[in-house]
Amino acid sequence: MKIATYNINGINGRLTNLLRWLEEAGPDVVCLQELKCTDNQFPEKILMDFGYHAIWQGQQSWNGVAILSRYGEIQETKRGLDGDPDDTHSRYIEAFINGVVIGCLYLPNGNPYPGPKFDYKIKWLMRLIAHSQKLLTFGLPVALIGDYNIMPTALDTYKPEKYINNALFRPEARQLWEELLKDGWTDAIRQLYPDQRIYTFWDYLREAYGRNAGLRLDHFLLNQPLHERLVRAVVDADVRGWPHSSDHAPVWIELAESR
DNA sequence: ATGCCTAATGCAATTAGA
Repeated sequence: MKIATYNINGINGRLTNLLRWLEEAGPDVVCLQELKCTDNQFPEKILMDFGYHAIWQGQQSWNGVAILSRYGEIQETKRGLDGDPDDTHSRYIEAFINGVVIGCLYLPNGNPYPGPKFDYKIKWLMRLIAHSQKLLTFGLPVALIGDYNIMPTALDTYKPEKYINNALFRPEARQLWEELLKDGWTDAIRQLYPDQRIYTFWDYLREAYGRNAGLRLDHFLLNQPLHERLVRAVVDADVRGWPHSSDHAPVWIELAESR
């Protein structure tokens, strides 16, 4: 089972890239973030023609998350996180697919720090943790996948000193990430590559991709039953070099089928 | 401190991204 995450940065503006990558990579499940489209604008038909069922939570101009699946109709289990009835951002959608609970998330960026956006990020992360603890009690395989907008350690950025006061690298966010790991979640990429510099995002500015001035922001957190099935983890970094690419690259993991 | 780039909105310039 091949599960991917891809911050597409505008699904309609980059549909050609998305379809090309879907054909070349052939993932079974895809978590998408930053759709930047309303529910009506989501390209459901085209994706169906390419063999993918979809569920999505759109929003005008910003945010927006979706899950694509080649396993047929998708059983949605949740949309949005509990804990803030005034939260209007489309950032979380969850489904039960092929025996796995898959949460697709787009964590708030949180810049500038300090400020209300950073406070929103931290609160959102605490709401995610509360929900993740509930998921752990079910005894099912669970993956929390998406753009976390967190660099967990100095290994996850080309220049840590530049990011000291950046919301992506602030201790407040990284400590909450550590709390997730303490609860029993495994960072799939770091599990397989503990010492390597691996990036999933390269800024559009100053030829960041050409200089490999990247950040690791897109993560797979796996609970114990799923962690045992982890076979591979790959960043399709070349996709970031395609014309009109998103500033993120697709990332995917391969899971052994359950016995 | 700002621009460098890109998208959406909407048709100029702003907001947001990370």
